[in-house]
Amino acid sequence: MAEDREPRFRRRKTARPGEIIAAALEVFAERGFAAARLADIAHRAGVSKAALYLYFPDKDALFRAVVGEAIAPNFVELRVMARAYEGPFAALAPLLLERIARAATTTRLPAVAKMIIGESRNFPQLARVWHDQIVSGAAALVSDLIAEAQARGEIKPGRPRFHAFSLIGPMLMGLLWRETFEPIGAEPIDLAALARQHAATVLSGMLAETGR
Amino acid sequence: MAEDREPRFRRRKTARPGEIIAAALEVFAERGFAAARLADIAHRAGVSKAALYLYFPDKDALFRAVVGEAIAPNFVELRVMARAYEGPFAALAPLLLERIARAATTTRLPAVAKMIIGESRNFPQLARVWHDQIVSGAAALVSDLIAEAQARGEIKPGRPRFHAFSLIGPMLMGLLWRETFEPIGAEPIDLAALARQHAATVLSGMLAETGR
Amino acid sequence: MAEDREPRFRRRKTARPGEIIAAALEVFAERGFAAARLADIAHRAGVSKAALYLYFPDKDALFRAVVGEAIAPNFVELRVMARAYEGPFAALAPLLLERIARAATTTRLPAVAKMIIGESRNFPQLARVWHDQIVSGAAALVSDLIAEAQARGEIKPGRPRFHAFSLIGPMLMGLLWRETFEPIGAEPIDLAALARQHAATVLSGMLAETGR
Amino acid sequence: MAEDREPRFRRRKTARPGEIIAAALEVFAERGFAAARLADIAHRAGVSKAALYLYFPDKDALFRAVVGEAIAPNFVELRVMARAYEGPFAALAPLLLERIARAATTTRLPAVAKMIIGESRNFPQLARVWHDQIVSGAAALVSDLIAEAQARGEIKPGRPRFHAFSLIGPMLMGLLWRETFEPIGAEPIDLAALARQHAATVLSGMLAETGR
DNA sequence: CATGAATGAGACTTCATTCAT
DNA sequence: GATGAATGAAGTCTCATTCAT
Repeated sequence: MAEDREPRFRRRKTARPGEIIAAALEVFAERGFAAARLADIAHRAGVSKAALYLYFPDKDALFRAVVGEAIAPNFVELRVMARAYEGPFAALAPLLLERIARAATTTRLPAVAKMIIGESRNFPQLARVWHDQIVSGAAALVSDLIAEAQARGEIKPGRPRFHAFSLIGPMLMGLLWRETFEPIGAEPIDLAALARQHAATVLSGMLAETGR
Repeated sequence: MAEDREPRFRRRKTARPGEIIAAALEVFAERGFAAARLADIAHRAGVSKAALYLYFPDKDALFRAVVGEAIAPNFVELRVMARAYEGPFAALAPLLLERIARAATTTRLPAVAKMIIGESRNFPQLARVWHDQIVSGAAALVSDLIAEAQARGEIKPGRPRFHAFSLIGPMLMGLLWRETFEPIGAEPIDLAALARQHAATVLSGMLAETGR
Repeated sequence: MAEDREPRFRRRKTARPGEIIAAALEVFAERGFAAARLADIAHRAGVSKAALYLYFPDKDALFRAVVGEAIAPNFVELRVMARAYEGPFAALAPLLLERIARAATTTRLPAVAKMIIGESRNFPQLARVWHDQIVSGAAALVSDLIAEAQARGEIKPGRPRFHAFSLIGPMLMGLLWRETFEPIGAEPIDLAALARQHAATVLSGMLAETGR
Repeated sequence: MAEDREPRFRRRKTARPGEIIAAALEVFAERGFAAARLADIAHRAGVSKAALYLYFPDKDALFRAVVGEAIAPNFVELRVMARAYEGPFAALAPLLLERIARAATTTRLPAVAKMIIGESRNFPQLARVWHDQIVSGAAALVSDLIAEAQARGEIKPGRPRFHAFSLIGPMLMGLLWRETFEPIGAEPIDLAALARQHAATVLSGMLAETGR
């Protein structure tokens, strides 16, 4: 998605928008939209402030580009993986959660999630894009997987959407915890371990077998 | 919160800080810290910009006051409720989740959660206060309840902290969903229903009895 | 000049304007007119800001009152002393300089001089009052004393006004030095000693007798 | 200082700081630090308020720059001149005083002196710089010249520092008089004439030969 | 293509001054 | 007479955005 600058002059200018987006992602993630300064972004990208305007008409557009470029790929990948899977839900769920845990560590997913949550009110159109293209897609994907598992008799009845929340919510919480409290010195969360334990819990329940 | 009509011209100073905090909560929740304008807060509180400075030394202090005043009470209440409870964890858990669902509807808890998540990087000291006084307290409370239930043999082994994430995470996700996507027209989430279904799921698991 | 409040209610209110002027003198002397805050003055005088307006219509008037009240008396006294003197100029001059040195130590004369110098451009009418009522009076007094001494043959020819500068200038310089540089730790000036040495110098000259 | 016409629109950045400092000197000299408005300075320099911040981080820094740039050169020149001089003190003194008189007419020295005096309390670090780099240097220079003359037997005993006050004080007084009272219509002082008469007076004394 | 320089608009904050009590 | 409370006006400073080069 960075292959959109025509290379008429053969420099490495092609990389510029990507570098700017990467820099902007960092700054927006650190400060939020309003508090982020274009000067910082330009400095971090190694270009002048004015150069930003060669690629993006204004700050809003840059923010939109950041959110779009930085995240969508993750979900595309997720979808492909999930759809390619053949096998019982009980085996897929741990894989899904572990994938989220890995994405949280290797990508800026947590930072972007924070940005979406924090700035959605100031960027309704952005929240809409996100909802329509990413979140509702992901939610629908998981819900569908669950509904299909229900149809196969693997999973108890219940609204698939809520089941999706039961499955994903703890990972989201872990990832926001990491983003919010670890920078101030709070004890870190081992997201991979959380993924493993939660997968077991959400599939089989917390209650001990005793009373059953 | 605003159930008083102005006597004539000036009001009694006692109510002012509360009115200002209420107005500030709304504006900060809508725009985030940096994008919030003191002029808006003042206007919404029915006072001049300068009047804000009679009660709070600067914008930071006002933000801190908002977070502190608006939320802590909820958690105090929660703790009292949980500690007073006598009975099996399987009965307490639904009560807890339902309480969170209710708080999410009747208070500004979701808005404040969003603010904390969005502004923590710019207000490390605020994040610290939140962590130390509210979040880690709440997390410890739930973890302790779970650990005690494990000691009684009611709950399976596993790290109590992760079990707490399994329990609470979906509610947090639902509450952020409401705050983030409902304003743009996404389908609403029935948090009370989510609380009920998730309580059942997290206690007994999603897997159908079949395969056991 | 402080006897202008009618004492209809017999409290010690009569002292108020004087207390305010004293407080204002300190604050104006420390900060200059523009940087002085009425809040500080009120606080130092032990009254509310609003109370200031019971005695002075605005900040300008208070400043004028400070300058008028605080200084004029010194000069009146000086004039009386000088005019009462009978004897040669060579004996009067040391007395005059020593009197200035003492006033610089026991009164806020240096501070007020600094204020006049610093704020005259912003208060032309004040500079005018000062010039007309105080400075030109004092200058004329000294000039006259010198002219009379010249008429008696005690002092060399030369413009009396310039002789007055030769006589007074070093004391002014010493007093401004004290006000300006001693607060930052510069070596202090012994004004009394300066007065003695300068009196001798200005009367008999710096040159050694050798070449005469 | 402004001998360049704008080429078309933007100017060459090199000249800007100097133009701004010149404008700031005027405004600070007229109003004092606190009462000076950045808007006035910007307007007088022919730039926007924001442009000021391209060259100086804040108002304080601009003030410091003004004081530093506007004055130090004068003293450097003075020192060179005095040190280069070979000859009796009785011949040097009139040259020194005349030089001060000329500087008072051709430079903004009096205005800056007024600023230093008026704002030293609010800018202790500025007063310190001034004292350490300019004033104490100049005072030491004159004191040293005097001490050397004393060693050669040209000048009477007495503390050189006080002799320096006797020498310089009247010129300072004249220069402050000009700055303070001439704007309001007081009779002007002829500083060159003052320099001449005072040189004679301070060297040979005011007393007529009669009584000796 | 790229940028240094510049700015208009607007934000936070301060403070002299007023007013109902 | 006195004040706590309030505010309008203004000032400093910031920053997204533009433009000539």
